[in-house]
Amino acid sequence: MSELKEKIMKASLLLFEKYGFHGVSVKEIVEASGTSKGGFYHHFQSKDELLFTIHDAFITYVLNKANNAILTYQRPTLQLNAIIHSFVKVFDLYKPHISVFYQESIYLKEPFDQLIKKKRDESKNILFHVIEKGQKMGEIRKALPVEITGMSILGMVNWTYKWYKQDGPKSIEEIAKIFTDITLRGILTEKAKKEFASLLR
Amino acid sequence: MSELKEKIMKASLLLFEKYGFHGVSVKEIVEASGTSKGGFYHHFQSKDELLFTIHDAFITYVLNKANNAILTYQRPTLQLNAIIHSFVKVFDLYKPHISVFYQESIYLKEPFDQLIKKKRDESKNILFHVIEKGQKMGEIRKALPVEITGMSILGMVNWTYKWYKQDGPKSIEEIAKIFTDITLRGILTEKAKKEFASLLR
Amino acid sequence: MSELKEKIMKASLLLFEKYGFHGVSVKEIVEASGTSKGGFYHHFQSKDELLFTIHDAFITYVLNKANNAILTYQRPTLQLNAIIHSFVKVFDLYKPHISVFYQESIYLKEPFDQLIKKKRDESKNILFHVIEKGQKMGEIRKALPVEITGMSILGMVNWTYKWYKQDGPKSIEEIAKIFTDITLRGILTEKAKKEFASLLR
Amino acid sequence: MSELKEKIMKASLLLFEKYGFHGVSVKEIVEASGTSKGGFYHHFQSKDELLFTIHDAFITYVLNKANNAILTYQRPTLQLNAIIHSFVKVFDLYKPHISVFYQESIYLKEPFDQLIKKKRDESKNILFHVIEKGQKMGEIRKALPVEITGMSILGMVNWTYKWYKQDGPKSIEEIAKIFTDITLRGILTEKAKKEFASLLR
DNA sequence: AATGAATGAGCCTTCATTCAT
DNA sequence: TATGAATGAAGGCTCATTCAT
Repeated sequence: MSELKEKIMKASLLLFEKYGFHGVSVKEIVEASGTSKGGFYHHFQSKDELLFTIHDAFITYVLNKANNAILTYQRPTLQLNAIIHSFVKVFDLYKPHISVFYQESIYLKEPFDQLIKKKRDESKNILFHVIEKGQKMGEIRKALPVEITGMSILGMVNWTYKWYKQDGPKSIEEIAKIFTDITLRGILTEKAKKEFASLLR
Repeated sequence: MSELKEKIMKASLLLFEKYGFHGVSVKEIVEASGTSKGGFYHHFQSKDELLFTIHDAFITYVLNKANNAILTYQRPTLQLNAIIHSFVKVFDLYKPHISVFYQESIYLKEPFDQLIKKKRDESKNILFHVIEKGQKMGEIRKALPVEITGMSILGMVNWTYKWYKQDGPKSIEEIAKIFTDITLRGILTEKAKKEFASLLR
Repeated sequence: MSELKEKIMKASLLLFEKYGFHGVSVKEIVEASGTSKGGFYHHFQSKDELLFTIHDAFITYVLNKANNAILTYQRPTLQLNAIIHSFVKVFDLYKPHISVFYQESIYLKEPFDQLIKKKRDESKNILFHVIEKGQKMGEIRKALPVEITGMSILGMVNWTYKWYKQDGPKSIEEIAKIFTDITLRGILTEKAKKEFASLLR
Repeated sequence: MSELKEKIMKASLLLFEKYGFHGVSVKEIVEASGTSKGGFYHHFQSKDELLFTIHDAFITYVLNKANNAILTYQRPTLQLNAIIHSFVKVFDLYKPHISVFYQESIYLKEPFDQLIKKKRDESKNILFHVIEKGQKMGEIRKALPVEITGMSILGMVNWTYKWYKQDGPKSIEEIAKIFTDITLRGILTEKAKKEFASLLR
C-alpha cells in the first residue's frame, strides 16, 4: 500500500474513533494527512471505500487469528482460550479500527456491507464451531445454547473497546486472563475445569 | 408528553436503529411521524435534543431498575442476579433505544453528552459496588478486579443489542437465565455457588 | 389605540432599534409584550404592517410639526429655525421610531412603502419651499441649490439618530441651537445674518 | 482577490443596496454572480463575512483618504476641506458600499462588528482632531463643541447616500463644493473666512 | 500523481402565519 | 379576544465529489 494511503488511513482512523464517521469531513481528513482532495480521491474511490478499507483491515486480521487458533490447537478448550486471548490482544494493535468497526459499520453501504458481513460471520462461526465441538467432547456444558454462549463471549470481549485504555492499570494480557478465567469457569464442565486448571487463575 | 412528541420519538427510534442518526434526515422523521418540520421543532429544539431525549428515556429506566435491584435484595449475589435480569429484560421494551444508545452516543453534543454520561456512570457504579460488596462478603472471588469483572458483565449483557431479535428462538427470560448462569459460575466462590445453586441452571 | 397594541408597538420599537427588523421574530415581540401570536395577529395583519405603523406614527408627527412651523411664522428664516428645532427635538420623544425609520424603511413592502414615501416627500417639500422662499426674499444666499441645501440640513439633523444619547452631555435643546447656528451662518445672506443675529450663538 | 470573489462582491453589493442584507438570499447572490453555493462558500465563510468584507473595503478606503488629507495639508481649514471633498467624492466610486455600510451595519455580528467599529472611530477621530486643532489655531469658532460639529458635518456628508444619483443634475464635485461652502461659512471664524475665501463660493 | 476551486444536492433550522379551541 | 400547536416555504450552510490544470 502506498505511503500516502497508509497516512490517510491512520489519520482518518483516529478522527473517526473520536468524532465518528459523520463527524469528520474529507477536508479534515486530508488536512490531518497532509494531502489534498485530489490525493485522497486518487487512493480511495469514495469516503465509503475508506470506511470499508478500515473495516476490512481489521476483520481480516481477526479472521486470520481465529483460523490460526484452531489450526494450532486440537482441544476445544485450548482453541477457545487461544481465540479469546488473540481477540483481546488485538486491542493493543487495532483499538481505533475496532472502535470504528463497532461504531460505524451501520454506515457501510452496499456492496461493502456484504463483504464485511461475510468475513465477520466466518469468524463468528469459527467460535461457534469450537463451542459445539467442546460440547460434543464433554469439555463444555451441554446445557448452554451454542449461539448465546458464543455471543456472550463475544460481547464480553468486544465491549472492551468501550473502556480499554492502553495506559490503564491493567495490561491487555491481564485482561485476557481475567476474561478466560470467568468464561471458562462459566462454561466448562467440572471435569474439564480440572483438566485445564492451569488456564484459570 | 404530547401525543405528537411521542409519535416522533417512536418513528425516529426505528429509523435511527436501522439507518443511524446521520442516516436519517429530519424530513424523513417528520414524514414517518405524519407531522411537519414545524411540528418537529415545536417539540424538539434540535435533532440533537431528540437524540438526547431517546438516550435519557433509556438510561433513566435502567438506572431505576438498578436502584430497585439493590433496594429489593440484601445479598450481593441476589442483587447481581436481579441487575442482570432487569438489564437483559429491558431489550423487550427498549431494543431500539438501546441500539441507538450504544451506536449513536458518540454524536451527543454538549451539554447532552454530560447529562447522559452522569447517569450512565451512576448505573455502572451500582454494579461495581455490588461486586465489591460481594467480594467483602465472600460471595464473589476476591481474585477478580472489580471494574474488569463489571465491564465483562456489562459487555455480555449490552452486546445483546447487536444480535437480539424479539422473534428469535430464545425468549429474553431464557437469555437472562443463561447470562446469569455463565456469569455466576464464572465469578462466585465455591461456597456461594452452593448457597445460590437455585440461580444456576 | 388598544392598550395591547400600544404595548406591542413599544416593545417592538426597542427590539427593532437594537437588533433590526429582521433581527427580531414575532415570537420575541409577543414575549416582550406579554401577549401571544394570536394577540399579535389580532392587532396587526402582519409583521410588515407593524413596521408600517411605526413608520407612520413618526412621519405623521414630523409632518405636523413642519406644517405648524410654516403656519406659525412668516419669515423663512424663522420658519427654517423652527423646523430644525422641531425636527431635532423629536429625538427626545421618538428616538427608537427614528432609528427604525431610517434603518428599516428598506424593508417596507408595497403598499406601505408608497404611503410612507408620500408623507416623507411632503415634509421634505415643506423644507424645500421654505428655502426657496428664503432665497426669493433675500434671506438665503441665492448661490445655493435648493435641494442640496435642503438635503444637507436634513442630513445634519437626521444623522443625529446614529449618535444621540438622551443622557449625553448636551441636551437636545443645545444640540438644536448648534445645528441652527451652523446652518444659518452657512446659508443666510449677510443682511439676514444681521437681522436674525439673535438666532445665532 | 480572485475574480470570482470580486464578482460575488459586486453582485451582492447592488442587491444589498436595493433590497437590504436580509432581503437577498445567498441563492440570489450566486445566481446574480453566475456561481454556485459551493463557489460562494469557498470564498466567504458565511454571508456575514461577505457583509464584513464590503464594510471593510469601504471604511479602509475612507480611513486612508482621511489620513492622506491630514498628511497633505498643514492648516486645519485646508485639512477639513480635503476631508469633506474626499468623503463626498467617494460616492462616485463606492455608492453601493456606502449604502450598505450605513443601512446594514446593525447586522454585523461579532467579531466583525468590532473590527469595523474600530476603523470607523479612527476616521471619526481624525475629523475631530482637525476641528480641535482648528479651534486652537483660531480658524474655527471656539463656541462650537467639537463632537457635535463633527457629527453635523458627517451627517451632512453621509446622508448623501440617501439621495445621491450618479446621473443627477449635480456632479459630485459640485456637491462637495456646496457642502464645504455651507460648512466653512458655518464654522470658520471671520478671520479665517477671509483668509480661505477661495474655498467658498 | 497531485492540487484546490467549483459544484449542487441535501442538510438542519427558522419563522411569519394560520386555525382549532 | 386570546392561545399556542402546527404548518411549510425558505433560509444559510455543509460536504462528498469532480475536473481543469
